[in-house]
Amino acid sequence: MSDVKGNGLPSTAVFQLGTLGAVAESRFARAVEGLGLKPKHAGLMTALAAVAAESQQELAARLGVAPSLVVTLADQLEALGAVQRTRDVNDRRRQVLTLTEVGRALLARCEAVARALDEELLADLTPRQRAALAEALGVLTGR
Amino acid sequence: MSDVKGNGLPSTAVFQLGTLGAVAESRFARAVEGLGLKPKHAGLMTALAAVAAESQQELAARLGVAPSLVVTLADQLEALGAVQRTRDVNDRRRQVLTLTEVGRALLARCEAVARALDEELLADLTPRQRAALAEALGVLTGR
DNA sequence: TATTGTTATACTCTATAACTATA
DNA sequence: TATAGTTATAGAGTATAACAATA
Repeated sequence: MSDVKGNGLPSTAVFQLGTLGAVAESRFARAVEGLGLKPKHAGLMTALAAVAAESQQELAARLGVAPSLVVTLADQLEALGAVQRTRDVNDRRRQVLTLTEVGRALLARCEAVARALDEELLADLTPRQRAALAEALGVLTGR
Repeated sequence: MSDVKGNGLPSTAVFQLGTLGAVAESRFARAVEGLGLKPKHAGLMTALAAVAAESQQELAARLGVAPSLVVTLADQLEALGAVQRTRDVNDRRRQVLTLTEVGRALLARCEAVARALDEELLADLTPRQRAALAEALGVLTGR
């Protein structure tokens, strides 16, 4: 009979979350690459879905990435028609980023893909375990 | 009152696991960099802790990375005295990788670091939620 | 002069391909 | 000829720093 907590690094949450996170990301990446997207694009669109970004720098701060990366991601999303850049009339230095209808549709497809992957990923869990996991993850991601 | 499952991509397990995994990895990386290690080094040592690798290629397959990456990681770990390369006497092409005492000590410190991070990371969870999370993660990582 | 967005550059990580030694 | 390890090279991804436009 083994200890509940187990022993060794692999029994820690950081290690397990790191491992599972890498698996989750790579599967998600493969699933959305047909849409011309990478996980970061989905992340940016998600951040934009709630509220349009007042500026790209504000968005960069929200996402915790370098402003130059937002430029690159926004360029690619704009090419897909998923986001729209419009100059702020009050401060013409600023680009207001807005999610377009095309962007919302893409994001919806990302969500569908993610729900399908959830089924695969969580297949070995009982309904009770799934609910408990969802609850814990919800707390940890602040929802 | 909101739906239990929530809506949108951020409510999926893949998205949440991906996000949390990235946070977990970067915190762990920062915490062990003083030891001269990166997360992959810890992963390699962990793989070696149970059983010594018959060959570097076998280990690469086990970890799901390119053989050349194992060379690099093993070089760095060997420089730290954490692993030992010994030629297989039956097949002198093969390098048998073994975790040294130094390596075991390093791995133990990684585990201590990870447990401390677990406390931080899971601080907002009730004991019941923690136990449920540990159970679910255990199933998902196959332990 | 300070700030926003952009562009240029560099660095990290990792994989693929070429090479050496052994089988 | 095939395989293990190594080395060389290349690509993706992202950050830092220089630059242009606007304030």
